[in-house]
Amino acid sequence: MPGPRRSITETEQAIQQRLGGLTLQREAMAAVGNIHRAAAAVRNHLENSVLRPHELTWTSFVVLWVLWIWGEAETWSVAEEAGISKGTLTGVSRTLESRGLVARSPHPEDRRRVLLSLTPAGEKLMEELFPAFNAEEAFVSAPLSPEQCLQLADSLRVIVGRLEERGEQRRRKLLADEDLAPRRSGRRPRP
Amino acid sequence: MPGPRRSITETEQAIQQRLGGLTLQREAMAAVGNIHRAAAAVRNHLENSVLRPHELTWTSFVVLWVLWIWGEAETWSVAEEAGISKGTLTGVSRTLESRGLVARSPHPEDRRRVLLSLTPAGEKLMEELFPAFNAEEAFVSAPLSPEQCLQLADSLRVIVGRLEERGEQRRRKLLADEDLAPRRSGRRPRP
DNA sequence: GCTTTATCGTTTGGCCTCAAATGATTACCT
DNA sequence: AGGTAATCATTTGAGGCCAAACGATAAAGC
Repeated sequence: MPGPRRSITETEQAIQQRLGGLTLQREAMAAVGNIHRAAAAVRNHLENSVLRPHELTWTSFVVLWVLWIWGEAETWSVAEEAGISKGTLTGVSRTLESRGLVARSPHPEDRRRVLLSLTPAGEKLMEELFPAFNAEEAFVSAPLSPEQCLQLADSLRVIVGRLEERGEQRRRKLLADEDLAPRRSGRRPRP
Repeated sequence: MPGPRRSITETEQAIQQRLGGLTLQREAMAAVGNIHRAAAAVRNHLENSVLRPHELTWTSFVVLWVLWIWGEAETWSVAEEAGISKGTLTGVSRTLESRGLVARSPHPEDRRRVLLSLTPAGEKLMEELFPAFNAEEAFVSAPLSPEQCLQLADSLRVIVGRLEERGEQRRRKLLADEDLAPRRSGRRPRP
């Protein structure tokens, strides 16, 4: 019979043991590792509390959120802001449109582009949903003081900013002399 | 023509404006929002730098990592530790097994259970991969001092710990009188 | 004007993702 | 011992996810 699940503290101790011999950036490892643990835990909690009754996935909610914050916007920009690819956005916005939460309209000056916006139903949903969402954000961070939350947000913003500024350059440098095989998945050239 | 992508600072300013009228937990919102922005940015960077040449997805790497840290373990525990469902792990471990990185062996006392472990090739890969992975963890968090990294890891651990301890209880309370529709996706009962 | 060249959003293919159903096995109960 | 309940990994179905291919449109070059 399996024992209780391992706590995050036990996990960190096991990492220390396993890597005892290697000289590594332990602080960075702890920070980055916990970013992902926390992101997954928080996402899971929000999906299974406030989003589930509305049958919204995380990504759908984020897209609604972006449109709520920024107002009508091009798909290009919405995908960027939501942190998903434009291909993914095509599917998600189609789903939201079919549920009457998002409207799609052609760009007045460029027929290639498409503008997305919330419908009145979408606006109404966000006005109802966001306070509940924020209440859970407050729940998960309740043990931290407001100052600690801001400190946390600051440190994370520094990391995001660094990748915004130097990430691409760094990747180019790292992969400069790599001979990358084509991706396993993805569309194939026609024969 | 679309302008440059909006920075994380601009995004936070827009949120402030949009929510000017509402009374909300801004500190919690900033913290939680940035957790996800940072997680996505870091994951994207690592997938497209150290993982891509080895044709490993993020999830595959995390599973290898868990087996490397904990050694041979039951699928049950690996899924928990990797932060994925056991159904997902079935697929991922099958892929890793087909690439000769992971071995699957029956539990000596319970034929329902399965033990996973790294093959020698898997061990070798992790010994080569992990230093490179850690170097990128150091790269993304370079602007932060070691003390700030530990502070960051601490705050995130507090959030994960809170959800480990009180998350399920909270969700039960929130959904107590909700009449949840069955999930849209998922296996259907046989007719 | 006519031809590149660039840039839209969409489509495609192969994974990942979850929760519930399912079959195999084990534990419990009488 | 024999039946029921619990628990394991797997399967299933619908959707999310990305990058590259693609068709439609627009801009630039000539």
